[in-house]
Amino acid sequence: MPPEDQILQAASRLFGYRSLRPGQREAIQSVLDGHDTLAVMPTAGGKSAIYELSGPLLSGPTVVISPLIALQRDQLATLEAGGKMTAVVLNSAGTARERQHAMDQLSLDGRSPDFVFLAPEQLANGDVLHRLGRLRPVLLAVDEAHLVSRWGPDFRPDYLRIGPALEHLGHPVVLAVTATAAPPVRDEIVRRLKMRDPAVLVRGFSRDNIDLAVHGYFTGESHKLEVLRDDVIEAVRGRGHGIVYGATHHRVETVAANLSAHGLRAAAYHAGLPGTERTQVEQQFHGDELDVVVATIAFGMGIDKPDVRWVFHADVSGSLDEYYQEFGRAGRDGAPAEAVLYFRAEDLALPRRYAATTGPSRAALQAVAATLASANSPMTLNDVRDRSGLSRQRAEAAAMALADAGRVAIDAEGVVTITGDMTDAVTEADELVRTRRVVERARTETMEAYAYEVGCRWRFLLEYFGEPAEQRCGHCDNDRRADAAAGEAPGSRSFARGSRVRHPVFGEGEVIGYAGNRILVAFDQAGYKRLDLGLVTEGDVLEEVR
DNA sequence: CGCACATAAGGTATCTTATGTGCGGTGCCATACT
Repeated sequence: MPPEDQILQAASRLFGYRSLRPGQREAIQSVLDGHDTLAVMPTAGGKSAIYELSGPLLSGPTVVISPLIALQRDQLATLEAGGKMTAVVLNSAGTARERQHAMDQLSLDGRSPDFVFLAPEQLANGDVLHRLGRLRPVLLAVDEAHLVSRWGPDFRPDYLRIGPALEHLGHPVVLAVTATAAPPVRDEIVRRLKMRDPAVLVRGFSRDNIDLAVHGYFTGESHKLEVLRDDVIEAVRGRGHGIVYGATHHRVETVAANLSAHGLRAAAYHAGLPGTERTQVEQQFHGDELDVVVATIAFGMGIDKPDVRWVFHADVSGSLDEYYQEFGRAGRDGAPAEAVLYFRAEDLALPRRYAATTGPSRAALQAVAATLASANSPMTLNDVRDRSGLSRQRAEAAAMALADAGRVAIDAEGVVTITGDMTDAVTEADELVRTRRVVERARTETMEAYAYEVGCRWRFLLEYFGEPAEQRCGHCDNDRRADAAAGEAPGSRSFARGSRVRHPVFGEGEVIGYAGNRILVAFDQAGYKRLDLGLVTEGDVLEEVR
């Protein structure tokens, strides 16, 4: 039997899948051939199917690193629904008894679970690591693998433990899957996960049903929010429900309240809310009981509603990768959808600040280096944390940075050994951290460049992700503007940029430009206004002033 | 990084300009309490 049929048969037998998408099939084949594999698949969906099938076909247990307990639960439920596979989740969510039961499952003689789901933090537990090692997993799957690069260097340093843990697990095949990763991020995933001669499979980033636009002519913050509010109301009435992304808790609360006050079913969502409330919002959104969720980046992973019709960004994302992932939650059903960025240059301050402070501070590096140097023998990360007086997060991030600089080694059990010259270790590590900050800053500039892009936005995006693109997509604001300018009937757009116009209500002003089907005018008295081009020209509302 | 806000200074307006301070996103886990 050809291996491809073998894959399909397993898919059908184990999970009831009728068919596989090409990307899934290739990735599974790559893993079965024994290659470490990085699968970057924005559109295919069913990324989890790749490891769900690969593990059983390799005839052994699979360890899955998954960032959120909620995701682990979902994946467990999917597997158990099939009825053919056994799976265990290992996290801090349940009772001590439940956890003990899960641990016992790992050690049952001859009856290993097919899948073990855990967050990277679990790898810091020696007992867990030991039992995982005894499982002799055939596959280590890292879900949402871009987080290795995104969260590893500071927010969740345990993401950097995955690579060192491999040896302990007996070097299973490594499979990393993610929906977004620009080429530099791919390289970092490969390096951090110690992937050997990896197969990197990248599937199409293009989403033909999503229309892109940037609105960027605002007199100030409040003006931007007014325009956004009006657009949301129009979008809800005309097209359906959507998501507004905002940069801060406060922003999200304000916008949600404003939309509610205008009669929409709107809810705020961010990590500062109680868990019960967050769950409720998720359920209401999925149950079509909300028109709009106004959220920070906390709203994302695991949100898989197919008929989100639009995603509006009240603030810029930290990078184009993040922006792509966020707006990509629109139109998963393939029906027309819309992604609009409401851009003010000032909004870049926040991502820039995050970029400028990412990674451990020099003081933290100093504290950890001093702690290590003062000990006569290797010490564990826990000892480092306690003796340096730093938080677990800071102590670990600093230790990992010293390891990046090649001055210490951290093994799977968290034992830190000095391996290099410590005299300039802090300076060297700090230098690497600073380099990283420069890279992070450059990532914010990709977002900025997208906002200011005057050519085809999809082409810009696709080229950023290293994918060949058509010159024009025909479904972004810039292409539409170019089409309108080239093919317009005489008189349908009679106002050149910079020309003076008069409006019966707003008075005289200057034409700034066009965005989508709107004309943007800076009125001398009334300020910036965006007017519907159709209405303005058909009704002769605007007239040119000579 | 840069905005919003508070306070201080300058010099006599009850008000502008300068300077200082706080603040802002993601989630594991363990531990100590009701």
